[in-house]
Parts: sequence; structure tokens; C-alpha cells
Amino acid sequence: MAEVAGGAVAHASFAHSPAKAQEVFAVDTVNAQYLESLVGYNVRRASLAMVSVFMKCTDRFDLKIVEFSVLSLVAGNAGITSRQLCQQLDVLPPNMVGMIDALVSRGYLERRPHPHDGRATGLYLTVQGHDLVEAAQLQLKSSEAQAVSHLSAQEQAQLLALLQKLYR
Amino acid sequence: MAEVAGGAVAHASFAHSPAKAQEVFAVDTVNAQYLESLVGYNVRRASLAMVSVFMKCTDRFDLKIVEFSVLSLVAGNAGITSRQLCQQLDVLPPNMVGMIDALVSRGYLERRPHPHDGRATGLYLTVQGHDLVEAAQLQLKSSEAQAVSHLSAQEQAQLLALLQKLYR
DNA sequence: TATTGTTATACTCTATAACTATA
DNA sequence: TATAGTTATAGAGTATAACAATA
Repeated sequence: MAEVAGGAVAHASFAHSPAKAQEVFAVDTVNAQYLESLVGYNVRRASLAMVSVFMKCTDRFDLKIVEFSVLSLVAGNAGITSRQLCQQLDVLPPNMVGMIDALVSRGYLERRPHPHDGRATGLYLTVQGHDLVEAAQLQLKSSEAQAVSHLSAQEQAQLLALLQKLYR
Repeated sequence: MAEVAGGAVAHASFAHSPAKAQEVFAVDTVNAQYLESLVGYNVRRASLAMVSVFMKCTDRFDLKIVEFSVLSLVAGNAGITSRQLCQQLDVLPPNMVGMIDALVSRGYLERRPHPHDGRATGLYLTVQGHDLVEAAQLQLKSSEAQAVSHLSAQEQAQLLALLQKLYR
């Protein structure tokens, strides 16, 4: 309950229409009811939470999320092209170039010519890259498991299935 | 199945270890199995999908996601402060200033002094802002409903509940 | 003509430091 | 001393246009 500057009393929760003239309110606890009813809002908040789990976990590997994703895809798809990575990860080609250059410079990736297509370049993990991605994947799996440990195994499976229904 | 440049034949799907010497592969369909097993990956993909639903829907209102969120919070919390918005929406104070200025300039928000705290400023919707947020909220609700219409009502409720369990 | 990889570049979003006025 | 709002600015992320080499 907040006192109006003029002496009257008002509840912020009454303010569903534009507040009149010079009424002033104080908000004690924020009401996010509408936003929390939106799928988009909830999925964004959850995404931010999982991003922070990722960042704590892969601090010691010095990998950004997209870099980790690139290495993981190359690990499962030796010879994948830059363009295929872009399509899979929603990254634009000009923004992928520097990322791959950096991973090559750090000794995790190498480029080899594509077997059929002279325009394309295949990407491969180095031994060092293979070790890194293996360690990072294990670490991330366990960090995620801890972060979602308050959901039952069934709930976790349901969540993945529902999310995939959403974006596929 | 891809022919190696040297004449041998190899499957990209065999390449779970670092590819040897100068073997080259072509990837036909990308295998994203590991990434798709991660909660973070799925929730990020779903978030991107819902972001694009939002953007198509609120094109005609010329509102960004965070601007819409600000207006929605002010709609439900007359007199809310800039700092409260920052905490609710994970936006840093210096980045909130310009956004509020813009919404004030466009005639959707106005600032009034805070009843108890001389440092703070309360935010209020103008009549024009009230009309805008009401129209945008209705539109977004219906766009979201359409975007998730292939999930049953029960699945939609489950999804929201599971997401909130994840980030709260 | 279309596509891959690339450069250059602009724009947006996010983050940090520091200042002022009020508590 | 701590907090709300603000300014300036730096850095990261994302976008478009255009070019050379190849299909």
C-alpha cells in the first residue's frame, strides 16, 4: 500500500488503466503476470539461465557457446563445411569466418579441401581439439545435470520433447 | 557415403575420433545428436523460434522485445522504477535509460516523481501507451497461440511450468 | 546464373567506470 | 556509506553489400 503524494492512498495493483493526472504510486513487488503467461518470455528466461550455467562451466576451457557448438558439430561431422555450420547454428557466413580462424589459430581445428566441391572447405578436429571438446562435453553434461536436478528424469525428457516440438 | 580424395571411401559418421592425416570427408546430413541432448541448446533454439514469432507480430507496432516488456510491466505496475525494470528484465541500468527516453519521446511513457524516494522516478503509461500495449498484448497472445497450436493445451501448460521450474 | 568463402563495414546489444543527487 | 538515475564509452554480437573462385 503506497501513500499518494497528495495525501490519498492507492494500490499499484489497481492501476490497470492509465494513471490519472498526477497520481503517483510506489510499487513494492513487481507483478509480471502477463509476461509470465507468454511462452516467449519463459523460454527466454530459461535460456538466459542455461547460458549462465554454460558460461560458469566452460570458463576454464575459454570457449564461447557458439565456439563450443562448432567444435561439437565438427566432432560428430568430420569434413563439415562452414556453410553447413552456419545453417545448423543460425550464424551468418561473414560472422563464422573469424570464429573458425580463431579456432584454427588456437590449434583445435584444421581446414582441408572438400572432396567434391572446389569452392568449399572441410573442417576437422586436431588431436588437441578432440581432447578439448571431449572434456568440455563431459563437463557441460554434468553441469547441466546439476542445474536441472530439481526436475525428475521424466520431467527433463518431457521438457526436451516439448522444446523440440516448438522449434522444429 | 563420400569418396576420399585419395580414392578410398569413408563415411563421415565413422569419424568419432580425430580424422587421420589427410583423409577428407563430405558431410551429407549434419548430425547434431550431442547438441540436441543439451537442455541449453534446445531452449536456445526454442527461444530463437519464439523471438521470430514476436518480431513478425509486433512489426506494425515498431516495438522491440524489451520495449514491449517494459510497457507491459508499466501497464501492470504503475509507478514502477527504472531499477525495478532492470532487475525484472536483466537489463543493466545504463542500457535502460535510452530505452525509456525513447518511449517517453514517442508518447507512450511519462515520468513522475516517486512518492517516498527522491532519487527514484516512477513510470506511467500515457493514454496512447495504454492503447498501444493493449493492442500489442492481444496481437502477441494470438500469434503465440498460433505458433504453439500443434501442442495440446495440456502440453502448453506443462511447458510453461517446466520452463519456470528451470529459471526460478 | 548460383553458391562458397571471404572482406569490409555498419548497426545493435551488452558491459564497465564514473559522476550527481538523494537515502 | 549505499542506492537511483545518468553519461560516456568500450566491447561483443549481428547485419548487409560486394568480390573472387568454383559449380
